[in-house]
Amino acid sequence: MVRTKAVAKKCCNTDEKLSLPDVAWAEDLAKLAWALAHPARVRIVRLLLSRTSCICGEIVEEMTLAQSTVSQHLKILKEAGLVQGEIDGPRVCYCIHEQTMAKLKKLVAGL
Amino acid sequence: MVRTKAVAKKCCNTDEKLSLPDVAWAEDLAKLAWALAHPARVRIVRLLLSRTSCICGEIVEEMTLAQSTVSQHLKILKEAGLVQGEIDGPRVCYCIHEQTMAKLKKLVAGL
DNA sequence: ATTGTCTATCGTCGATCAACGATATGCGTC
DNA sequence: GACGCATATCGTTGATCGACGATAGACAAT
Repeated sequence: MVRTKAVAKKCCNTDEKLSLPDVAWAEDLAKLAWALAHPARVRIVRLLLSRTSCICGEIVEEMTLAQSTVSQHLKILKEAGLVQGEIDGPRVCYCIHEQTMAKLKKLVAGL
Repeated sequence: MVRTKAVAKKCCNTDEKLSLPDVAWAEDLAKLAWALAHPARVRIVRLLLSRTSCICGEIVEEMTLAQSTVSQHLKILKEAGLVQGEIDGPRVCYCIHEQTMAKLKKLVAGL
């Protein structure tokens, strides 16, 4: 539709080079984005943020998923560093790792 | 280590309820996060952002991936709405879909 | 119309995800 | 020490990803 003929216009200008250092940058962001790349995990994060403090197997009740599945998602979030688990007797309290959250926001904002 | 005994303290307070409407919210963010959940895609997005305008098969050269693989990643980014492709004669110029980028930033910032 | 170029799609393969039930582990209580 | 509860891990299954080469499709030029 928007056919442009002859002139190459502004398209595909090679005046800028991709800086290789942001390969690491890309991996950092990808890792964090990956943690949020599932609705269940986003909901867990939001749930944790909505409460002032941590939470435990209550997450399981809020979700419509099996306990083992939720635990798996929590593990992924933990590995990404977005979430922290603190053992409190027989149960485990999770909370957001503020620093990593800040990093995520910074990375996205800096896109 | 950080053993806390008797008192349940602030942990697992049930005073707040998860609002169901943010199920949709979660899916929106998850979809966008998913698009960025791969280093190659992050790099593509950053590449597109670094240039004032769109780009074409140059992306393939910047990446160390096969053309078909890059095309696949571009398709994913397009489906997420993060990227737009405009046919320019024999080639295709890609550019960031600013609106979706803004939405992503807003969603993440609003976490 | 044929050719060459650029991009998208197809088909395949190995790896990983997401989900679950079943089981193991850790901890407090009796 | 045995039991009960909360959580993590294991093992399985089906679905999807990520990568590639090969091929098809669109377009400009000859």
